[in-house]
Amino acid sequence: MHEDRRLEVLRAIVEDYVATNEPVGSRALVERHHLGVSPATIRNDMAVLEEEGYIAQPHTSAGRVPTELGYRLFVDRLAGVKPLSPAERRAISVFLEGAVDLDDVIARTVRLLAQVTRQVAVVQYPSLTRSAVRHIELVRLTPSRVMLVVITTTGRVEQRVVDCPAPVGEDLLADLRGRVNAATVGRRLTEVGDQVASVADGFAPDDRPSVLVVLSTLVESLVEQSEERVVLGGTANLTRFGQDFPRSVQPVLEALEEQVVLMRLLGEATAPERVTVRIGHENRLEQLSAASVVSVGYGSGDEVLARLGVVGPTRMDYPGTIGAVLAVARYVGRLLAESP
Amino acid sequence: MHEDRRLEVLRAIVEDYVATNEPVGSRALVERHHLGVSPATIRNDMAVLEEEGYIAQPHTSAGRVPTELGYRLFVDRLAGVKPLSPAERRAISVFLEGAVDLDDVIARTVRLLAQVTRQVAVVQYPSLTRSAVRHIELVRLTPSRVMLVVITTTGRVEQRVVDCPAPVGEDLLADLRGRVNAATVGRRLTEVGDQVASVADGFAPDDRPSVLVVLSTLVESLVEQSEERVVLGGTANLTRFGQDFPRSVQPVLEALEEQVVLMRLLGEATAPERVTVRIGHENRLEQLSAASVVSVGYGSGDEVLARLGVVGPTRMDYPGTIGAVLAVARYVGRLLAESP
DNA sequence: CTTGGCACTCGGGCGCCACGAGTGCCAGGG
DNA sequence: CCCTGGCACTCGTGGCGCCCGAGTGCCAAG
Repeated sequence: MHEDRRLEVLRAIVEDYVATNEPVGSRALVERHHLGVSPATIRNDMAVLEEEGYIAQPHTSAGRVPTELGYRLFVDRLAGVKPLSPAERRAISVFLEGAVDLDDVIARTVRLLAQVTRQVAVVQYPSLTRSAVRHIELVRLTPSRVMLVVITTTGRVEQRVVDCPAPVGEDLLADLRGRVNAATVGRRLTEVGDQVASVADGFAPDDRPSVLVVLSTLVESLVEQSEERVVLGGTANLTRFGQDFPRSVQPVLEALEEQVVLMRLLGEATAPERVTVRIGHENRLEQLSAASVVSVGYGSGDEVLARLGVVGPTRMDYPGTIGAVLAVARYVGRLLAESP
Repeated sequence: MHEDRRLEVLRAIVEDYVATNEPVGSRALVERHHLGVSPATIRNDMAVLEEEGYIAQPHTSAGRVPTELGYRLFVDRLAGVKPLSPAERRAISVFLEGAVDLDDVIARTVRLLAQVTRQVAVVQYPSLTRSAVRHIELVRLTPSRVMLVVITTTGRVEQRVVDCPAPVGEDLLADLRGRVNAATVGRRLTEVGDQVASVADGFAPDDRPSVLVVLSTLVESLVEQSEERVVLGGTANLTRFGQDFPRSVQPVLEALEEQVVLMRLLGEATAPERVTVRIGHENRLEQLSAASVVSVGYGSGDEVLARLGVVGPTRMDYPGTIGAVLAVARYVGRLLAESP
């Protein structure tokens, strides 16, 4: 069967086009890859590939360029995962090792990912809904003002200031602190809502209003804050692809600055180590129809806490990018599992 | 004197060039601004301005363009502060009002500033060195592991995990918590170092090692974390100026992604409400030699806590930008003064 | 000091042409 | 049945030469 050779031709076209950014012709192809046939034969194969929609020619007398369908076939059946070089691995560990807290881990990760892939990196904060309460602290700022600090098992710290209807004494606060912690520590944030509701029962009627305000703020902050945060880095790399984006890079950058867009971009959670690749129009957004997204979940152990990935032009080194994204995700996962 | 008219000509050149992005000639000048003289006269004035270094012509037969010196003179002597429109003011208050915590305030501010000025916005977190300790919390994670949480008067929360050489009991921790808070609450972070040193004296010799580790981590985190954080937004706006940056926007973006660069960019603290404008080579960085930075300090009351500003092409609407930066800084300052 | 006139300079846009890369098709050979 | 060399055709790209117009500097007159 010559099905095999046709796929080989497609692979060669993708690789050459990614490397050179120029339409690739039949002659160049036989020269650079040692397929043992003549240009004319390749031309026939190309004609078939074009008919099937995997490649296209920009102008009548130009070489071929992969279509989105072509890239899709390439990543599904032809591309492997290019492992990182030892130097890159070392760079990852050195760079991430120095992080002091969660914010720092995320900030370093996004810079690292951008640097290694030379593309735009996107990293989502570990999901609060999947993590558990490690400690809840109540601090009296003024007699009727209380600051609420929630510390999670993933090392994230959330804070809120609460205005109480009546002054709150230190004794009451200590009592409340004890009960709230007893009711919540070790529990997942998603289950905490129900647990907290009954805490108010144990208090004197006079204190109820204040207690209720604190508790409701607590629940609200746990629920609301589970709206995930996303950070972005390496946008400078976008400009390297100037002409890869037909309508300039501006709409792409604009889209990337929308938090909501970023969230959707990374996609739904999948099994760990399962890399998702979205090519061109596969991301629903018009502005990103010339871009591809490579993303993967990360977390400690089997649990996927959040996702990270990169955004680049459709014409992208998929094996290399997939390898880098995967490696960084593994490393961050390990780091989060051991540290805080 | 015709000194006056020459300045008027410079103003007109700057305004027209900012508006059109094209070298402005003598004829166009007399048409658009009603200077009551002929093009030939303007040409003479232009010749003088060119000799003095305020304007230049890109090619022999082209109109004039302001030089950095020209912009400098414009900003110093000709430009006022363009007040914002009521709609813009309303937008600012609505947008910032919804913030729930410090991170949120900063994130919203940077987006707002980018949107209003349509340029790249830079906002520095309120300086820790200038703020004071509101509360220090110690949480036992495991028998020998303690989490340290510092809450400052500016609403910032810093956290560290400490590994102690020996198990730490709840009693010891409570004792330590009390003493540390007594020694630090209300004091500026910069003075705290000395105060903390003597806290260890009050403990039993057996406990000393653990106490010392906690205290040293505390001091370290207070000192180290006073290295300020800076956030960036609106980079999409950079691409609007494509040809304003000779060597493409890439080096500019790269420079802006360096935290250290950003820090220096905003410059030293100045009196409140005092806007700093750095034009082209006035920022020391080669990569930003085609950019201007407009920045100002913000804070509560007379105290300047940090700075914010925007980065754009030298060819920039200075009065409008200065107005916007100032307005946002005032608003954020007020917000920080009342809220946490 | 201002003004109109005038000669001069150049950069940018347009049309033209030739080159060359690349293709599709076809007829012949293994 | 598939591969191959040959050949005619297409078209995008780059170089060249040309002209036009905007803008200037200078000068002599008001």
